[in-house]
Amino acid sequence: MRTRNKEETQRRIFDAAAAAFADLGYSGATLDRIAKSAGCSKALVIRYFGTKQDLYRTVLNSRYAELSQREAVHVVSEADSVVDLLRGILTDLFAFNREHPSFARLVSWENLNGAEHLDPSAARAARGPGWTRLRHLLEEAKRKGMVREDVNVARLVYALQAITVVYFSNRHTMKILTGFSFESPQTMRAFVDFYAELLARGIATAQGDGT
Amino acid sequence: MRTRNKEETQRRIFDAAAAAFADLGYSGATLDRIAKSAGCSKALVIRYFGTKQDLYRTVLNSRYAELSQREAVHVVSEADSVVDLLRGILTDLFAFNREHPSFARLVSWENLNGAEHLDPSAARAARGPGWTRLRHLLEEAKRKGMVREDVNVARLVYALQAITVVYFSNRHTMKILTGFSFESPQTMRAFVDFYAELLARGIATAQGDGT
DNA sequence: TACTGAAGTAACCGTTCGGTTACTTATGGT
DNA sequence: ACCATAAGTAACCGAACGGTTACTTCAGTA
Repeated sequence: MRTRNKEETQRRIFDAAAAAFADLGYSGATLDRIAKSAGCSKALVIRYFGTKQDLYRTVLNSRYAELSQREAVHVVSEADSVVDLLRGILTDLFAFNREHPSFARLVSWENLNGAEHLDPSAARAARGPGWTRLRHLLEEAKRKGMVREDVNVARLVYALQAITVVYFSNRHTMKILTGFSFESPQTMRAFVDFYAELLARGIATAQGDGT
Repeated sequence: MRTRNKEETQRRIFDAAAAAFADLGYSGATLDRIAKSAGCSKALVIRYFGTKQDLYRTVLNSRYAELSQREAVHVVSEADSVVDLLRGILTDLFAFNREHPSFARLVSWENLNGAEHLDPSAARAARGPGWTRLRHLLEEAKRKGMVREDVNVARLVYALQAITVVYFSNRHTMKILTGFSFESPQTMRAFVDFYAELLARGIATAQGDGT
């Protein structure tokens, strides 16, 4: 038995649970396996995190909370053009997914299960302050006649998320479909730059070019 | 008990299994449930299809075979502008997913499993004739200086697929994130139109506007 | 050093899982 | 009519599931 340390043990359990849920999904992961992987007994897992559903919810929403904190960086960073902000957001989304490979898998599992475990408020928080920054820049650009009127934040965020999500959770089928290699950092960076510019040009009016 | 009919019963079992696996995934679906849904005993399921894994593989391969037979989906023959072709492809992708709701779910599960059951040649066939049409239009537009040089078919197809895939397989999280409703056909059409135009503008040079 | 509260576990419970066995029942050829 | 064969099932099995209970072991402290 290890030296007794509640927080350390809880962290081990949490990490083991996150990995197991990401790997095997909710039904596939088992408390026995999580406990064994965390190096403790199953009873301890339940004592610290409640039922299996509670544990799953904790893992999921914690990851979303991390994501929202990450996006908050953009409050400080002062992108003063739409394309810069888009590239910044995309870069962060990609970086987060790269640092947390299990996140995209959790989201996939969650969607397959109807997102029944996802805490809406926690997930909504992932819109975060970066969105308000985007909204301001967007409306300012609209006022100047640089961005089309039918463009709104939600549609833009959908595109940003779609490009990111598919990159990390559909890479196997996408590799077959497009021939892309999704492994190298260069590919990732080229992706971000290309689609940031594509989106910026895509939402621009004839006068403004989005840059 | 129904009138005895082996093939009919096997078909019922297959359909029940396909639905169950699409709904609940491999671990989530159970033989008991499949048998009950098929209106027969669990022993019969196993007698006709072997183990649970055998049954899963049978369902999966059969579905992909269906898909490869429907490769004509992407044919958009008489579009003579990039934006029309993009809109046509998007429309077809959306229609296909709408007609086969379980397809996106199976693809999600395949990606979670590393696409180990996916037959690459069958999937690649889904590029189909629409892609060569897209490639021709794209290179023609490039020659006229209407489309940027760093744009290629794969990157465009990636965007098209991303917008579609996320719409059908990540709608729960996306609804929370963007507030969109993904149910109504109007929403779907607005999606298609908006992103077709966004992409067309996004890949255009300053001279050409993609239309 | 003896006590105490918290950290941690072994063993168990009822249920359900995938899979098997022994059995019953319908059908078609003679 | 009869019966061999195939269609189909009820009941069961060991294992594993999520979760509980009763118990042990450590660390701080008065």
